[in-house]
Amino acid sequence: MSGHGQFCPVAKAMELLDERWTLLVIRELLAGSTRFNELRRGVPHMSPALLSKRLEHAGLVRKRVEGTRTDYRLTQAAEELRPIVDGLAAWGGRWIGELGQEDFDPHLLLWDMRRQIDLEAWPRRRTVVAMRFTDAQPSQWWLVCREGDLDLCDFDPGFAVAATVTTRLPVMTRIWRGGRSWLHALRAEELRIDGDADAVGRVPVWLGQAGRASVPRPSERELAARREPALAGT
Amino acid sequence: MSGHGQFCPVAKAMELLDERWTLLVIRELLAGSTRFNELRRGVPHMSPALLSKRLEHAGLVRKRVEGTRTDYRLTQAAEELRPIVDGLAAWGGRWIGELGQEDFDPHLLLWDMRRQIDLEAWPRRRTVVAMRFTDAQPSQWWLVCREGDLDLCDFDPGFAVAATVTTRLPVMTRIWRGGRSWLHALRAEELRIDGDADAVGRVPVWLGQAGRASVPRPSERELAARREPALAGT
DNA sequence: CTGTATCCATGGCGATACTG
DNA sequence: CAGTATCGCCATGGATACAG
Repeated sequence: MSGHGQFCPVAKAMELLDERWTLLVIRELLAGSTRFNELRRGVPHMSPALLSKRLEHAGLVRKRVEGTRTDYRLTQAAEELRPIVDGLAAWGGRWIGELGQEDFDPHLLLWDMRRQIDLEAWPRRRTVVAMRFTDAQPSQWWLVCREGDLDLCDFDPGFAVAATVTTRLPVMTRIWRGGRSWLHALRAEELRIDGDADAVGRVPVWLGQAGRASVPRPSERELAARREPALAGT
Repeated sequence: MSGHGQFCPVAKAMELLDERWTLLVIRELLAGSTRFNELRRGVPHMSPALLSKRLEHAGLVRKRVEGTRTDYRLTQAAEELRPIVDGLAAWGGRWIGELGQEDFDPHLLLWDMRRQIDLEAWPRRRTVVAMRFTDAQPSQWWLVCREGDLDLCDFDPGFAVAATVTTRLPVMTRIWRGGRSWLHALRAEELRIDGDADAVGRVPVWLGQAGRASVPRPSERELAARREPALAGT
């Protein structure tokens, strides 16, 4: 039997959602990706065959062929998973602090930054922020803001760079996830920002943190409680 | 690699939660079960070996040995999964209407009813409601309310029965899940209630529906939309 | 760009029996 | 009551190559 043999709605829901990768594909679609290769980029360790299979979930994803192109969109049912995915993100950010070496990936990090960075605070004129990782390849990245759009390059686009962030990939990843603040990292000299005097101070505001990073981490008190049973009668 | 190779908090959360059965065990613990065999009863198709393994998840479950007995409690981290489990229940009840033959189980149904039924509306004196399934074994069950406690028997406890519900197991299951109302089932003669005149009318109130059954089912309009992509720009 | 096809290894999990 | 122990399968999914 592949199911759980239960009428419980949680059981029925998980029969659809507990397969490996499924919820990550949904996360990508919720974030706005619609193309096959766009999805691959968001879930790079998933094989294309498997992605294709996951995209067949009728009732969750609807495929639409437009001439030579194809796009995938969430159905209403899957759209209503948004609060659950957000809840999982908040929970994961709060309680799964530890990242393994295999979780760090400059492509994914920059790709996610490009997608989520809010350009409101950026200057109107073209502005380039470079990022340099001392411990990852590719090590050089350029975020190019122009006319309300943010482009990402892994080659020098040739424009003047307003500021350069130099750090290790895990540091930048933790900052982006919200597990560490720009200020703390700067103070601890885990990170440097060089460039125009006025830009340097604004980089933390420009880049910010992931939208889902705003969940308070557990306090020391709570972290201790994690190792103990929850109090009864909550 | 067993993980997802991503720093995304959803990915990290799912590395813990997407294993088969895990969230159902958590659901049982959230519902108040603490004993190994109590958990087995709530997840009967899971092998004891696997249950034992799932109960080892440090950070989610805390084991406490008290002499010859053992009990399991959720940690604070797992307790904070409650809104997510509730959300999944609501989503599953709303969008996964169809149940397979293998999802029906009189033990699970009555066990869940005994656990969730609210005794507020019941009489103070001892009251017995019998349930008889025409298509499932065991077919006879007795719910015995006495002094604020509800007992469940699969043998005749010998007390006077106030009312007897006779129906097929899928009908009662759907009513309990909220996919069908008592009134509709009675009108369609999918279900009969016999017994004392005053008790008969109150049985639907006494038994009610599962606490998580209160999510409105999708309208016909919504069900149609499920088959179409969600509107853009929601 | 959007997938299919094929092969193969692995380990998760089911089934069953047994123990203190 | 509260688990271990053991065995073996087969489906899941990883890897790679290829195609319309």
